[in-house]
Amino acid sequence: MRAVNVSERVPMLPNSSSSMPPMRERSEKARAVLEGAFQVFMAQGYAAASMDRIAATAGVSKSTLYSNFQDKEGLFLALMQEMTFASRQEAFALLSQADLQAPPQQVLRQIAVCMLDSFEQNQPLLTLMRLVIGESDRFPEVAKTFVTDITKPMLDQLTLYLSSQTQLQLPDPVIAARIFAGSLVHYLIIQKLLHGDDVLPLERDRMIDGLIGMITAQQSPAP
Amino acid sequence: MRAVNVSERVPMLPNSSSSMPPMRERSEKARAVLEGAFQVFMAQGYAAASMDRIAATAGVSKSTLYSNFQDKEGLFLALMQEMTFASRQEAFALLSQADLQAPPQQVLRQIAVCMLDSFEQNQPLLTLMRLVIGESDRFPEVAKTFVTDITKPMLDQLTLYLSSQTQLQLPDPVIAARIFAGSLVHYLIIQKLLHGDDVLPLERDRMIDGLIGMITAQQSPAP
DNA sequence: CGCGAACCATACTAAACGGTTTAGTTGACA
DNA sequence: TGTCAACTAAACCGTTTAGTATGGTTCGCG
Repeated sequence: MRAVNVSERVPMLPNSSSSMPPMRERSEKARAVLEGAFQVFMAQGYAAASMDRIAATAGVSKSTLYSNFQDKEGLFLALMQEMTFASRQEAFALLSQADLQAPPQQVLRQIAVCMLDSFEQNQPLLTLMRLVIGESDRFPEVAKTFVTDITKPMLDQLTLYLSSQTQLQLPDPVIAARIFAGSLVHYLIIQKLLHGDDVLPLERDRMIDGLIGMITAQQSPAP
Repeated sequence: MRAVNVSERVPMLPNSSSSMPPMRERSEKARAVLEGAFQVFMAQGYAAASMDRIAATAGVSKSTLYSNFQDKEGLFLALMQEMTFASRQEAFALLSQADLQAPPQQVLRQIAVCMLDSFEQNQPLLTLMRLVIGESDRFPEVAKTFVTDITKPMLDQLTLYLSSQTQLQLPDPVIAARIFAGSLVHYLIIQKLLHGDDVLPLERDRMIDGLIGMITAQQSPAP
């Protein structure tokens, strides 16, 4: 361990809930390694990525790489933990950005737009999803962490909000939340990950409108 | 090419629409190679799979492998084409197995059960989906083929049926089909691919019931 | 019988892989 | 000034990779 100056960079948040992941108290080099690992792993996948390329991309020697992480698998796991944790706040901020006093149609639209923006603009999140799915067989813990830290909080928030809107008369808010999030995520997978925009074009606003219309149409017989 | 006896195995369907994929007119060895490639690629992914292991699994020499396929990428593309084509009929048979005269709730339940069964029992289809998503960056054509040959036909059929059920008064059947299929596929991804059954348990019947209830509740004010 | 095609096992090449080791450099601290 | 930990580039190890080459065996067909 290098002696670390107190003035270097204080995390300022002690870990959100002081749980498992040893977050930002990594050495400067270790963070550089993770940055390089991010680029290479995301672009090439786990098996195709080489430690040499990661070291080169990180601007770091291979020795440093192995002094900060046990091996290739350890580096990959650390990166995935880091990325999943970094994306947690986006999942948690879904409702906090919406004006909850507005009518449900408006709130749901804000949430949907926020979700699609998180995935569309933030390419890392989309790439992370592809990697998590693609490697879910060899790294089941990574997949579970993703579900626990990102999918579940998102669904829980949605369920909570939908439950609170009693005038929607949703018979099963848990399922409604699944339908809402699932339809949007599936839309993203088809259009963005699988390049379906060419063969199955579908404008984002039409998807959002239709989805909200279906969820809010549970009780209203249409005037 | 080996001289092939007419009595060997006739495809019996000349290619469904005589399109691109050169189907079953492969030599016996080539089919063995594809079978081995299927096992190894599905278990290890593209980069981690080795041609030696594929040859061994297929019970075939490496020479045979390279005499039937140009290189690793060519073998992978051929396999993906073959698998996607083989899964087409499952996607096309969605409506043909349902009793279209029954009330929509019943038909939609049959379709949903049929879909989930296709993916749950038929592990290959689920594995194919993971592979297609995982390699969608390095093999975009594979992803596009998947969408064109599996996703699009499925959605088209659903849209057609939903449009025909005018009493459902769906404002946008295209979107309704997306919601229906998307919710189910997302359910499969979370529960089966990402091993979410532990952390986010959700029984399949509850999902189906809720989904059908939401789609068929467009106009009925509940008695 | 003999031709030729398809197959087999084996061994090879050149390169890349994960991981280790070596020798040498830097900079903070006592 | 001397020490020590962290770093560097580079070589190295044994293994594995994709792909090719060789030589021998089987088998249908004329």
